Amino acid sequence: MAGVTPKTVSRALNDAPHVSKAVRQKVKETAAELDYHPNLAAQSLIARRSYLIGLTYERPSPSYVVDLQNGALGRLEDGRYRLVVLPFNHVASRPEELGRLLLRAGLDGILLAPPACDQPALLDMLERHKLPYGRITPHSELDRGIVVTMDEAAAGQAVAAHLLSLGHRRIGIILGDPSHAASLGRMEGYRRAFGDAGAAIDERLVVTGDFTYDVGYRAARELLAQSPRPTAILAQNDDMAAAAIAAARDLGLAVPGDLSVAGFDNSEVSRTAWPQLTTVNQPVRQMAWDAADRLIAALDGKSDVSGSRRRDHAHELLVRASTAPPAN
Amino acid sequence: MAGVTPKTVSRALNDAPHVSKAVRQKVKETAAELDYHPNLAAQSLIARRSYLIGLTYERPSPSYVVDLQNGALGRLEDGRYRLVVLPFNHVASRPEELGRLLLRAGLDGILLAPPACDQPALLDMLERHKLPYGRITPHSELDRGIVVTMDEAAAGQAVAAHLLSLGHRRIGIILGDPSHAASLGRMEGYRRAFGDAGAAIDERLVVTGDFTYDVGYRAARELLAQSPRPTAILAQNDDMAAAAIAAARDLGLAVPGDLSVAGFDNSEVSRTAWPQLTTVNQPVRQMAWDAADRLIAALDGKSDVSGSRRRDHAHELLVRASTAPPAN
DNA sequence: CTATTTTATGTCAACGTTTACCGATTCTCG
DNA sequence: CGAGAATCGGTAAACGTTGACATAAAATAG
Repeated sequence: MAGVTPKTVSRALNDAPHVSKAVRQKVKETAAELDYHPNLAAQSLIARRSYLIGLTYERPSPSYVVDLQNGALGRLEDGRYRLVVLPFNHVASRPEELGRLLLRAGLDGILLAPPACDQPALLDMLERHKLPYGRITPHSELDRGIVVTMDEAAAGQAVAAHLLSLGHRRIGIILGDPSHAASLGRMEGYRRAFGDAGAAIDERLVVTGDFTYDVGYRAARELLAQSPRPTAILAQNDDMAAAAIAAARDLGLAVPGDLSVAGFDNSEVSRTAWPQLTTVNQPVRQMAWDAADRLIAALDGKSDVSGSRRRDHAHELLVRASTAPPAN
Repeated sequence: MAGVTPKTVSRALNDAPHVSKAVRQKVKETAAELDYHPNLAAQSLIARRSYLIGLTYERPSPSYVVDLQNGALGRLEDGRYRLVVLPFNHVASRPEELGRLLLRAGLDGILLAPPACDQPALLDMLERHKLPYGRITPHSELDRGIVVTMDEAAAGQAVAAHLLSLGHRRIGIILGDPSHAASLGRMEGYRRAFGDAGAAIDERLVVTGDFTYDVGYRAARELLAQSPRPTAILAQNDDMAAAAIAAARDLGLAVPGDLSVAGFDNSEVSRTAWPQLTTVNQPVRQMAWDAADRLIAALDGKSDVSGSRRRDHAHELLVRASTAPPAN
């Protein structure tokens, strides 16, 4: 920028006062021409901000991850903030390690998906270092930080009630990773639905998976090997439900004729599977958007304006082709 | 850090000389205790590095995106570099806009997935601003930047040859988004296979999709409405192949009995679909890892050591349950 | 046409680190 | 024990930007 001090350039580009129209115009033109952009490191240094938002999650299904990212990115679209992805496995066993990773990453704020959002040790650490965080569908300590939730129990109750209302009573349940709070909440909802229907959960028909297809397949095989065989399977996510369908098919069972299967999440698999899965829509995208929105509001000092810190999003039961009344 | 100059702290933590063992030890202990980390903005400012790597792609299937990310993240695991995700739609129509976005993001380097990796205008811009880039499976200008490829044509040839060898001749083809170079390369492979088999591609049986399930479904319906009906469908990715299966089913056609379907990518859908899809494995994770590896080597000034700039990864034909000889 | 305000431009310092350099202390060896 | 080398600690400057403040120029008022 010839003949102009950096200060003036700064003022011109930032639409600060005390710059003549002519100079501002010229500076902007020249900047555009040279594709000049102020050095972010220098801006960060002085503003004490990195304009980086982190997103942490733990090897869940691709569609969940992408929804999460796209939701957050949708809010960041103006380009002022950037999204850094920080997947991390086995948080439960080493929360401080994730904490150090996050602190070292130089973020302005962090979005925590399950199960990281439910690690008190991690939250302690973030608070100690004054790193703002948003929690997406946490299960415990709902008064800490920015919280965006869906009522997992209500959703679980809805899908279980659907199977019960069709007449199923011998219902196998494939749990997700027990360290994910969602797993507990959904199970809680199942229990309520059974209670409401005057039915009881047979603990022998409850097996633990980890939200993955492969483990879900083995769990389904285990359930279907029992006698009397369950007439329906409630899987805690769609990947495991798809696996249950595959297991049924490999045993020569028709879905939903011989076995009804319900999933959870309304992920892509639930639509590409055959028959299409009855599932529950979890508005992941919207929740991630909302969490990012409120995190940024907090970073910009507008948190008080936006009101309460917690926000609930509604679930939606999607009855599709994988569930029907039991055969007998 | 009481009683010690910042300089000494810096030296101690960076294992630089001129610090006594005692002081270094003490500094390190105190730093660990306070979870102190050097300010990244300040380090970036002086080092003229942000330690941020960008990853750009365009709304492809979730599993592709996640493989891409995980591949790159696998290489970044030491935590020195961080990954910023920058999805961008319709690059073809506005490459300079993406260029500006990338330049403004303050990255040290950028990984480009299709179709961004094939935009000469974008590459020009990045080179003009000396922003190093790695290209994952580009189709054109293979001598620019760091290039990681799979021979799409060879892979396309393999899957087409498979159908031809089963005896299919009326083969419908569902193309992907024509702006993705992969689409062209795969088609080229199909042509070669047809040529080798002494067969001809019937252009009326070639329809254009965009790699998405929904458009794939409509394309499949269009193909299956023709008479004589094709006995097989080659879809350029698994999502569209899954859609083709659904379309066949909705018309009462058995797969693979009445219609064989082959996909591309070995994505999650290809395994959760039923019947499981015959497809081609594209080692996305490894390619992303490799691209990140070589990009970082270049950033660290070690690019000459690693040798050639281009690298090919092998495809793998996965014959599963969705293909069989034609009925008649 | 001067006094006063408004507007435009420039200077200095600061953000937190690292590099380059310098002085002081301790060590080594003749 | 003294000369040189190695080690340790510190100071000044720089990275590129912006905020606080000062000064110069232009516009306005009296």
